Amino acid sequence: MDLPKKYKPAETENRCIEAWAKQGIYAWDPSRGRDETFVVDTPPPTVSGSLHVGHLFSYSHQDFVVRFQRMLGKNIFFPIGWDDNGLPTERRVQNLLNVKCEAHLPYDPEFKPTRGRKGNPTPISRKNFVELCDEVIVDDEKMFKQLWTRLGMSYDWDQEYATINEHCRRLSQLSFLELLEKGEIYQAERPVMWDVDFQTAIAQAELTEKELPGAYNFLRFGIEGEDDYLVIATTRPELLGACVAILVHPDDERYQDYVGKNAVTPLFQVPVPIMADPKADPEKGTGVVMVCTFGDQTDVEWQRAFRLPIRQIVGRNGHLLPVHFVSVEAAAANTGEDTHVTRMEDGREVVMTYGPGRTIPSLDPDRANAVYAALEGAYVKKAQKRFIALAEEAGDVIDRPAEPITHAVKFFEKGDRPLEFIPTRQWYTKIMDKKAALIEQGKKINWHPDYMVKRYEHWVEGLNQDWCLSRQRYFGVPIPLWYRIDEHGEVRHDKRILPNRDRLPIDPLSETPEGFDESQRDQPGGFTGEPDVLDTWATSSLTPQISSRWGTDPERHARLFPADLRPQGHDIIRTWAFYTIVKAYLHEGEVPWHNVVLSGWILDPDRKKMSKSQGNVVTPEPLIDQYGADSVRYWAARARLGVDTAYEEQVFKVGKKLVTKLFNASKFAIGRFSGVDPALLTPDKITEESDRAVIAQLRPLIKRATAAFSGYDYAQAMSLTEDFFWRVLCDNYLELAKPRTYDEELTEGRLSACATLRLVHRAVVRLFAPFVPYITEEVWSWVYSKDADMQPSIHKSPWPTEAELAHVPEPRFANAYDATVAVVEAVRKAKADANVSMAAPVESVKITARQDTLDALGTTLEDIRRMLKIEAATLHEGKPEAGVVAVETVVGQVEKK
RNA sequence: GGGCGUUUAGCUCAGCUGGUUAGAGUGCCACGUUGACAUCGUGGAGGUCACUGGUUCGAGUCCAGUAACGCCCA
Repeated sequence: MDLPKKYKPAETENRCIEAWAKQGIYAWDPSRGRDETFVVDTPPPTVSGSLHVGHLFSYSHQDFVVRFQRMLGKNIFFPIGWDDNGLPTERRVQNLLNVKCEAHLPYDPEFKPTRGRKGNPTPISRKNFVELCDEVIVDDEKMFKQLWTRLGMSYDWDQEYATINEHCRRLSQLSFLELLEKGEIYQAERPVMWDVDFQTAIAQAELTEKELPGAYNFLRFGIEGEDDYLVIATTRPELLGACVAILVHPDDERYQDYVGKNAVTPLFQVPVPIMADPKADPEKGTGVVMVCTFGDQTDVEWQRAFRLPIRQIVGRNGHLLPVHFVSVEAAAANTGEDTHVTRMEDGREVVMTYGPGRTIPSLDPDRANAVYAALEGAYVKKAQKRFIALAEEAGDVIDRPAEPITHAVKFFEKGDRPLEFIPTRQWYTKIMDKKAALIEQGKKINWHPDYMVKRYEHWVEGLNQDWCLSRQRYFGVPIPLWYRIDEHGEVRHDKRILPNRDRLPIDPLSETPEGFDESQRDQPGGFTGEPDVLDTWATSSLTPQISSRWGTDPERHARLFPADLRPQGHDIIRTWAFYTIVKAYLHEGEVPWHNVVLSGWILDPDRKKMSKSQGNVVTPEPLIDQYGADSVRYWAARARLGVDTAYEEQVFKVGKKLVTKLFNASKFAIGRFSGVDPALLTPDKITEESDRAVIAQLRPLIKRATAAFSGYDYAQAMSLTEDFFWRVLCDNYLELAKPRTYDEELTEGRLSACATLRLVHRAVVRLFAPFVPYITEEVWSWVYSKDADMQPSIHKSPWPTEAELAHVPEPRFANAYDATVAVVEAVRKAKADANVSMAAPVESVKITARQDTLDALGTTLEDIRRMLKIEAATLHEGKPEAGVVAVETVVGQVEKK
């Protein structure tokens, strides 16, 4: 057999990629039953995000498990998609093409963007913008597909999907309509977490907190009708105009006399009630807190609890809105027009007292309006500076110097500026009423590692709001409905027009509801389209159903849902895992999958998370170029599930070393037996004790690796295999068996060695196959691909079992292997101490050991002798001081160079 | 402040239900190329298993507490 001298990973990779695709070995077979099918629900990567080695890492983990299951004979359903829907794509288009979407602009069919153009972004219509998004993702997806293919991911590319494609839009809309019908989705107008740059609502899962410097400003509030004042501490003095109440702790003796009275805000002179509530922390600031609607989450809660008025002064862009201060009497007279009622999460109805007039009662409206004029239109941060300047100027407002502090400020995870709470109309999915049930669902799933279920449970327990579903964005799945417009031209949000389900997906902004004409759009008596799109998670949470084709192909859905496995990173338990569990529960009362495996993160060498913003990202392609895909996968396989791993390039080198060793050892092993007719190399020919001893070592390896892999512990499976390969096979057995394979005659000993080499090697290569699919496929193709009991591809061949070794008897002495290796090591040490080559001859070896060890050694001594070139080896009964043998070695006379 | 996780050789990490003298790789040192492999082989040095206390005949492993680091939530 003529085998290449050196291993060239790239050549093998290309050849395999082509062959695998041509033979369709990763294709799902729809004709096979559910019980023999292994269904995987992979989270589609965000294609517009930056690619880094972390991707290679966690996606490799899924592939290990899948390849193992495939070798167990399972019919694998392993789809992959691209998450292109949503903000990251919008942002990428904006940056790449320097455009911005302005929804009111008309569509320009001639518009052509230019890459990398400098200057102000070109405003374009929504339709043009979405078209650009659609174009950009095509390239991104191509790149990803190429990368996954090179990495050796065994996806079934026939199942490829993208979260913005027609099928996914249809399913997302179908899900929305079904849950709306079930009463699980509702619309409400109330304060919502709002990103002022993206100008969209966000959900709790997208929230992050940053520790930022701030300051307590101490402001004096007057007491109505008295010559007294209270000092409040606030980090957001610019919101004073929206102050609706003052709160103190009920047990705080300092302030008990004030409760029930009215305070008067400084500068604006607005009377506000002083109330008691245990949530007011006496330790914080002065123990007196002002409630502004809405500065933060507690303001939202207090507003609701005390039915306080809403005074919205922060606009959707984070700049202060125009408001008008009027006399207390005038304000009392016009409550009507500013008031409406909305339903909150807990089912209560709440009076919203703001409206077009935005009027606020003041004891001194002229002064209040003059002060506010200086703030109006400014971004909150700037308004804060101006306010403080005004307060300082006024003289009697600031009680004492500001006190710098560090506090947690809420941000949209993808945002750059702090969130605001803005009352807007949004769609919600009810989850607050299902916490207990959702925790139960989580417990029905096997989490690997199991402690990860705790993270899920804690997340669910900590939920404090329903899932805000709507986003004020462009590139997303449209919320599929319209509203009636009454004869006065008012949009009636309570009069919804739903599309027929067979029309989905629809875009209500460009399509007309049944029974209407396009000319009636936005006209009195006509209709208007819902302008919002769905949260991307509303689509991403459906990946199991997207692949199973829930709602469109019930038969297929029945055989693919729930899935067996969801692999993902532990950082997206609160998003991807959580929302997917929610949807499966809401639709079918089911769990979406039976197992979840959680990968850790890749950290940079300083143990920081790799991220683009930190500038510590390592790009994947050069690594594959340099080390080969198998080496990269080896690196991934070394990390256990759930454990974060520091990036260390050294490990790629180790992986490459393993691949090279696998190549060389395989070439050698196969070379030793390929001269013999394979029909002769049967288990019954394995007659030598050394050979049976190594097979006795292989049995527990197969057992343990299989058990580890079955429990999703691929890292353990590989480590065991690697250890056997290197230590047992290469370091010892190959050397021990080698002399016999060089017998000129086809002796029993040679036959036994050859049969053993074939049996052991054929098993070990398969044990490695899930991890290093290229080199193992290469080696497989040299001989085993033609074996009658195997398959042409190693990846479709059966996983090794102990049953394959059943026809080989156990060695006569259970300690034969250990005793043999003990002698070998001792003699090697003697050679090393004598500074001679391992191939140097040895004059004599005197082995002292207990009788049971000597019995075992008697059966392998000839192999040891030939392996180490020992002239005379003698066995003596005795008790070695340490270990199982004592060896006295006389190394032959060697001439010094 | 609460929860979860981590802490073992210079570095990166294994050590299953407690059981001889705690392992691997890497790095370091020495030696070695006439029958697979110098992108190599062989050998060596290198550890108070974070700390304190407890359970036990016996603890890296189990229990309690402490500390440092990381993540999540207030």
